[in-house]
This record gives sequence, structure tokens and C-alpha cells, in this order.
Amino acid sequence: MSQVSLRGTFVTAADIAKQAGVSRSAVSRTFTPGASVSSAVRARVLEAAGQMGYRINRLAGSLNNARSNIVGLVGADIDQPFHAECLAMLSAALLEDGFQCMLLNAANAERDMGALIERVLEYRVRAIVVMNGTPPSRIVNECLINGVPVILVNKLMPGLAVDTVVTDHAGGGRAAAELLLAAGCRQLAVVSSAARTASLVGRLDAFCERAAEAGVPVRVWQQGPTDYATGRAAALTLLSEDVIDGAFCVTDLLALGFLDAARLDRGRRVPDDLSLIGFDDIRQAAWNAYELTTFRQPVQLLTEQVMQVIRQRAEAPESPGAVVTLPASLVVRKTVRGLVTQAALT
Amino acid sequence: MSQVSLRGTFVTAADIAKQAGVSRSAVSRTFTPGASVSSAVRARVLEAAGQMGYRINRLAGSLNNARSNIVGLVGADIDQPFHAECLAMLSAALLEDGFQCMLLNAANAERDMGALIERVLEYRVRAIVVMNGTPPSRIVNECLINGVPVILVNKLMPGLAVDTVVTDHAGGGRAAAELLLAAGCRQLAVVSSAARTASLVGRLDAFCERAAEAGVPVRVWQQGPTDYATGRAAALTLLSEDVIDGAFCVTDLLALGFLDAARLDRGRRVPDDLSLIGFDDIRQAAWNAYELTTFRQPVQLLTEQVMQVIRQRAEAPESPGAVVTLPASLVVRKTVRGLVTQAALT
DNA sequence: ATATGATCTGCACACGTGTGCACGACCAGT
DNA sequence: ACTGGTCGTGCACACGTGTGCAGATCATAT
Repeated sequence: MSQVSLRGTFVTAADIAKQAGVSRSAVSRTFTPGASVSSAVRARVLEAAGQMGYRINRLAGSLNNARSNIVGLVGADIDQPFHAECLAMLSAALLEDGFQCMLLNAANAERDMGALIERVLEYRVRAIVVMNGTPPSRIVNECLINGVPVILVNKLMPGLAVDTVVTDHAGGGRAAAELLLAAGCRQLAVVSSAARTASLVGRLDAFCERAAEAGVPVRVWQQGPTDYATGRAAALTLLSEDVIDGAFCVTDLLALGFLDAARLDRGRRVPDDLSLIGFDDIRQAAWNAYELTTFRQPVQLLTEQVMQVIRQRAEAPESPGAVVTLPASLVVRKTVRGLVTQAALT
Repeated sequence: MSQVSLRGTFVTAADIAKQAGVSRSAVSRTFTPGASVSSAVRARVLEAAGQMGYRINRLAGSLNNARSNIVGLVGADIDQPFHAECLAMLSAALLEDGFQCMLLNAANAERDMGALIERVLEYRVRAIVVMNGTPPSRIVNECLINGVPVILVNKLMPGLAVDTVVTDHAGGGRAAAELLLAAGCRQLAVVSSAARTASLVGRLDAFCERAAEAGVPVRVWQQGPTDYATGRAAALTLLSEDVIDGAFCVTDLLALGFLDAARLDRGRRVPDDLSLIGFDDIRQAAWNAYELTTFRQPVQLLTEQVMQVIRQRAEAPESPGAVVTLPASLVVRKTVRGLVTQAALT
């Protein structure tokens, strides 16, 4: 390696061409897979490039194709365990496949999600993946018009030609109700947040529906943000008033807060007095202080599907949006009475 | 808004110019802050741009400045709570300041961190922030040569003109030892992982040093990855052999695993039989099942410092690398005996 | 009315790369 | 030796934007 000190600007293909005594085209072709260059020229170019520290300029390259190699990742509350896991897995998969990830952190406000997407459009991204939250449909439409595929995770936007990958929230919610009923619970509660996301609502509604079919009453909590503190607040309120013997929290984070308050503040024994089920299967749910029985979202499958959709869109840009639904799988731990062995439900 | 359906390609400034009956320069100037355009022309351009859905092409724009508006964020184990928090805060701050974030997830292997940085250099990023992990110094050097500032968080690389922002790990480790000694502990343990990161080693060494000064023996654990399971494994081993009455885990994740195993598997009462201190102050440390006494890394200050460094580098690219050290602050909860009120130590 | 200055506009070039096209070199077959 | 074909190479253009420069327009002061 050369010891050029502090050049301050990048070497261009023209510099390499001069150094190697070839045309600039030859340099370009050397770094273009499948292009036609003699091995002699290629060797000379690589020699010079290595010596001078040449880095191809993708910005200039993308100018021709009218499309860059960048994928925009949109999401809110990036640091919530489940979202962080999705982000980690998706970004790893994208990088693996040769894409670059532009991270659009909508912070805690979904209000500016549209503005962020507008900004990333300026980089001619190859696709936009919405990991959570709700972008304005006006913006989504603009993406589609300009040929930028939009892929929604755990979010349905009917009427738009968008590809969608979702977990079967309703199936999970329904299965949760059945589990609690089978465990003998007759006074149920369901805990959610004020966020009326499709995923959370889907789980909640299905749970209530199944309980109604069995004629079992359900106390519903829908306040506050989707976090640990809200789960605690729900337990503090619900467990002081009513005689709840089974609860479904639509998110593990809620469930862990609920569990802590139930045991430590309200003196409930779980699962003896109270059975509890979560959703997501974040890492913390497996921790020994909790050992939460929950439904696992198939994060691995979700990201694989997203990747597949990106590849397909590259070939058939005109096809209508498809919806892929993936099942959530039950993870049996220790918060549901009478349930001990590992089983698999849809 | 127009209802142009599925154009499939972006509108260019030339299109807008034709539509508005002005030159392309006028369009460019309309979208360049501080450029000289009459309000009449500007209005016509904005009208046309709005109608046709014009998005400026930053790839082409960056071609002139030889530098894009993108900042590379490098890190491993993005989904660990502390890293996720750093990432969320940093990306929010960057977006706030008008930058775009390129996420370089080194997955669990640091081996390919160099390759990732090489790739992002091809996008002529304005700066690279290494949030954790150790990039090869060869690559860092190449960044500096090409005028791309590198900012290291919680990582020292002496001999390179790199800006560095670190928490005072040694100060924290030392303070942890003093706290345990003051709590009357006489059989100490320190728990770390096999990763010999500067931050982890810094905390551990300082802790041991202070304990040695007091003539108190310290059992050292340094195996496995830096996670919950390792903390558990450490407790299971250390608490069966020795009569430990005070432990410092160099990471909250380790501490929570240690705490669970100590209480649930080894029957220790914390803090009565055993005092425990962590580091980072991740959200889970505050959960009621734990209420871990720990040292908080000043994530907010860290990101503010990073942002400030990026701005300064833009003005004075040639200045030598500076190191900024920020104090960790004690967060008193309930895992150290006799310590009840909130206090602030350096 | 003329001179002076300020403000606006368009032309043309630059940024760094990919690639179609034409041309030349070389090879093999008759 | 001539022809037909393959392969490698360079020229020149395109991609979409910012901006220096010169000219034009217009307001203002004398």
C-alpha cells in the first residue's frame, strides 16, 4: 500500500488510466463484471488502482442507471427490542446481497415519516422497506409512480400496489385466547396501547372474538405508548379492580411490565393465579426472571420474504402488489397454567 | 397533486424547465438556498415542480462537491439494547441535521467491518462513525487520506488522526469498586466477556486496581460473548465455588443474567447476601424485576459530541484528532447494600 | 435623458462513470 | 493471400445537477 499522506480527495478513473497508460474506458471495464478487457490491461489497471487507492464512485455510476443500489429502511422506535431485531436482521441481509441501507429513523413521531421518505427518494433508492409505522399514502403513491417499490412489513395499505409481508396477527390472537380458555381461565383481559396499528389491533380483535365465542368476558386496556411502563400500568389497574385469571398482552414489552407489576406489586402468582401470554418473542421474554409464554414472530422468514420481493420487483416492476402472510409460532415457557411441553400452533 | 400513473422514472430539472418556460439553471437555483432567482420565476418553477412531482437528484448533485451528504454508521450487534439506543439517538440527530445515515451492520463478525467501510467509501460519505467494534487501521487510514473523517465512539486508536468520544470507563470501574468496598464487600468478583474491547477492559482493569489497593481479592471472569447468557454462566460458576459478596459486571446485560442466576438458581438474596453493579444503564436495568444499580453512559452527550465533531471537521479538516472523555454517572437502585438515595459520582 | 448599480437569467462547462459504436488487431479457414 | 469472424480498445456521448461568467433587464440617482 502506498503512503500517500492526506490527499483529501478521491482518485478518479482518469487518474488510474493515465498511470496505467490505458484509456479511461479500460479502467471502467476492469471494474464492470462481464465487460470485455484483456487480462494484460486488467492487470495493469488493478496494479495502478491498488497503488493509488482507487475507489469507484457509485454516485456517478448510479447516474446512468437512474437507480442506485441503496435501499431505504423506514421505522419508528428503532431501539425497541423487536424493532431492533428486525433492523439488525434486515440490514445484514441487504448488505449480504450487495445493497446499502439508508436508515430512516422516524424517532418516536410518525408525523415526519413522510418527510423522511421524500428525502430518501432524492437518492434514487432501489426500494423502500417500511418496518413499522404508517407512511402517508400520498407519499407511497409517489414512490410507486416513480418506480420505487415499497415493501410494508406488518402493515396493510389496501388499494395500493404495494408488496406486503405480515405475520398472522389474527391467528396469533385467536390462538392466545384458545390457550387461556384451555387453561381454565374465565375472566380474561387483553392489554394493548393507544397506538391503533393494524398489527396490534389485529391481535386484540381476534382475541376478543374468540373469547366472545366462548362467552367469556374480556376486559380491554388500550392506553399509553407500547412499552413496559404501559404494561405495568395496565396490571396495576386491572388487577386491583377485577378478578382476572388470564391475560393476553399484544406485545412482549407490555407483557413483561404486566408480569412484573402482577407479581411484585399485586402479589399474583404466575401461572398459578394468573396466566399470561405475550407476542413477538423478544430476547427478554426468555430471561429467567420472566420465562414468558409467547408467540414468536418469524423475523427470519419475514426478512427472507422481503429480500425475495426486492429481487422479484427488479425483474417484474409492473406486477400488482402481493400480500404474504406468515404464521406466528407458539413458544411455551412458564406463564400459562398447565402448559409445559413445547408445542407448535399456527 | 397530479394523477400521473406509473411513470416509472423520475422527472428531471430539464422537464420542469420546459414546463415552466424557463432555463434549467432557474430550476436549479430555485432549489438552491441563497441562489438568486426572481420571485416570479421561482413561483412558476415551484408550480411546475409540484404538479409534476419533481425530486432533486442528490446523486447528481453530490457529483460536483465530491462529497455527499451521507454519514456512515458502523457497528456490530445492532440489536443489543445499548447499541440500539446509541444507533437510534445518533441516527435521529443526523437526520435532524440534514444528513442521511448509511447503516453498516457488521453483524456479529468484526471480520468484515473493513469490507463494509470500503463499500461505503464508494458513496463518498461525509464522515464515518464507528459506534462499536474495531475497524482495521489500514482502512481507517485510507479514509483519512481521502479526506473522510472517522469518529470513534468508546474506542481508542492511538497514532491515527481520528476524533474520539469515549465514556470514562476507568472512572466508572474504579467507582464501582469503591461502592462495593463501602458496602462492606470483602470477596469481589468482576464479570466480563471474551471480547477484549477497550471499553470493557478499561472498566475491568480499573475495578481490579482499586480492589488491589484495598487488599481485597477479585475473582475475574472473562469468557463467552457479551450477553445475558454469559452473565448467567458466570454466576452459576462463581457463586457455587466461592463466597462472593460483591460483583461488578462490566455490562448491564451481563449483570441481569448474573442477577437472575444468583437469585433464582443460587438462592442469593440481592442486595442482602450479594451486592451487584452494572454498566450502561439500559432500559431493562430499571425494570422492576431487576432495579439494577449501575453506571449510566451519557448517550445523549456522546451523540451531541459526535455531531459537534462532524460539524467542526467540515470547517477544519486538517486539525489533529481530539479525544473527548465524558463521565459515567451512578444510578442508584436496589442491588447494592446500604445504598438507597440517589447520588451522583463521577 | 443618461449614467450607474443591482438584480436576474441563460449559456456552457464540470463532476465521474457506463456503454454503444466504430475501428483495428489478430486468428482461422479456404 | 484473401475473407470472415472474434476480441479488445478508444472515442464520444449520456446521466442530472451546480455554478462562473457575461449579458440583459430594471430601478434609481444625477
